[in-house]
Amino acid sequence: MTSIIGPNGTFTTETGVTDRLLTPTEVARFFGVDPKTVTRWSRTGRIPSVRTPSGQLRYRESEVRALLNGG
Amino acid sequence: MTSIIGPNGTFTTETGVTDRLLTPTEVARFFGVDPKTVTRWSRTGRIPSVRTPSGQLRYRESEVRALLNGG
DNA sequence: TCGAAGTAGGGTAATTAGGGGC
DNA sequence: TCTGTCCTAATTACCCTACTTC
Repeated sequence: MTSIIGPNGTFTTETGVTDRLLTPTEVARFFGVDPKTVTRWSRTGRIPSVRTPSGQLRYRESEVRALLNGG
Repeated sequence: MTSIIGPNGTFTTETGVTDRLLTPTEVARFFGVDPKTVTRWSRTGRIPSVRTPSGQLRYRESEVRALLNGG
């Protein structure tokens, strides 16, 4: 998986689509669940996630949308 | 470790590998956090950084990529 | 030289991870 | 099995002002 860090810190994939990272709370609002549930989804592999150097979880907006659309 | 700062903000090592320097905002967007948080990571030693003569922080793209892939 | 944007500090409130129990 | 809630410690976001960069 190749990605490019853009001039503004954006995250660009091979397809040229600019992506951004969402917090657990933001993802929780999308699905109407508790942020803790989103965290559990990460541990069980139900949703892809990225960890900050300190260990907190972030989620790619494109993947969240894909799950919402019947991933 | 000897290195040369290029005209476009590039960073060239002895191995000839060009490494771009990223601003706190760019790194912040890449990890989905506040730029202030990236600055904090520098002080706590979670991410290697380079300081400009005036004291501002910059980060090597290769280091950021390494951290994103699990440090 | 001017204005807009970004950054470094500090201080405080909010969020998160993790475990445990329901 | 899955989820929401309670707890603590750690981490982060947002507020401000002054300085730097473009």
